[in-house]
Amino acid sequence: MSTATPLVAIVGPTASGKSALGIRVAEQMGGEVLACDSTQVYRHFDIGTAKPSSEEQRRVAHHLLDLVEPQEVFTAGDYRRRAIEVLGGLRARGVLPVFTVGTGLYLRALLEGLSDAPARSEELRARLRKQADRRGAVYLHKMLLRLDPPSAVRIAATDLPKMIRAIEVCLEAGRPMSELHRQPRASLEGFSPIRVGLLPPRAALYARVDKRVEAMLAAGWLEEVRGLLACGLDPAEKPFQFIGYSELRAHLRGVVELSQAVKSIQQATRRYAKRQITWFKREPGVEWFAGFGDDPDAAGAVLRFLSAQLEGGKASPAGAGSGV
RNA sequence: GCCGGGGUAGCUCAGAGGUAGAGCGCGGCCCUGAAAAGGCCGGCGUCGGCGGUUCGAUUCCGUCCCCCGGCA
Repeated sequence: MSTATPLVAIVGPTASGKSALGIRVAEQMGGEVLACDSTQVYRHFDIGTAKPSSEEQRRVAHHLLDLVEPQEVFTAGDYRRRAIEVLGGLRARGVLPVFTVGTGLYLRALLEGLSDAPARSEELRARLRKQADRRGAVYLHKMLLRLDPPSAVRIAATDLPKMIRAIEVCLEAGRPMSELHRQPRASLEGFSPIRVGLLPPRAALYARVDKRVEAMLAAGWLEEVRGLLACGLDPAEKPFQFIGYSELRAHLRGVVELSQAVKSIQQATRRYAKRQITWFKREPGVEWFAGFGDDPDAAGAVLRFLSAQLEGGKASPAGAGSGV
């Protein structure tokens, strides 16, 4: 009812050209870029996470990059809080927020909100993991079946992380997770999202993925990994599990040939892209474009679409809901 | 040319006289605080070609083609 500020979210699989498009949109429409990517929030992990270059960041202001150190845990809830903070600042300055979204969960957490569920408990998780090791994952599934039957039905007995989270919520909250999830969530207020999606043809996307992995290596990715390890960073830290970092670490340990590591990275990236596509297909209200974000035709089409949307929003404040 | 080994899914290969399987790949899907994580589902095939034996052959026999070793 009150005037909602528009917000642009560009979704799409890795290597589809979201960053380039985000910059272009921001430049032409008076915006700034907000990364929505679970890996780019980590400092020092730059090349492998395809973080926008410093040159790109000079062209347009970027937010929500480099938020935490590699030792820190960062969650969807953290993302939501940080993003809302940034959005407040942009709104005050009349700047259009342009999200480049690789991590669908983070976008959903921001726009739709999260349940009022307890945060992680590292101690409890450690204990549950130990029990799973000792007695098998099925043991946890039986526990979940007692605590929260509906969740136990939905979560496979082989899906350890989800079982652990569900048990954690039940125990910490003293109520079944499925019950908490039924409560209404606090969606983002004061903003009306416009979602555009990039969906290049699969074969072209995969070719781009393969090429980009090689380009990252040419840009010094291996040296980046070597440097991080030389700093004394524990190889067990989470960012070392990101695609590529684990494979390159294996290569540096002498376990695999570089060429083999590259193939593994390319394949893992392809699988990741596929999962992203599946997730984004489910995202409501996305206007899809078939090309890459750095392709002039696709970018032009997106820009035309966006200006029509923004104009429409201005022209009809009473709006008729404009078919969200 | 001869002697061996082999030609089965996109790849690596298992199998058996009743019409085919595994891993990987690939595809589809799920997801409410570590999501670049984790999980679920799917065989996608002239069993090298052609003949023969048989109720029935991809499996047995013959022949041809191709690949890999060795000897020439």
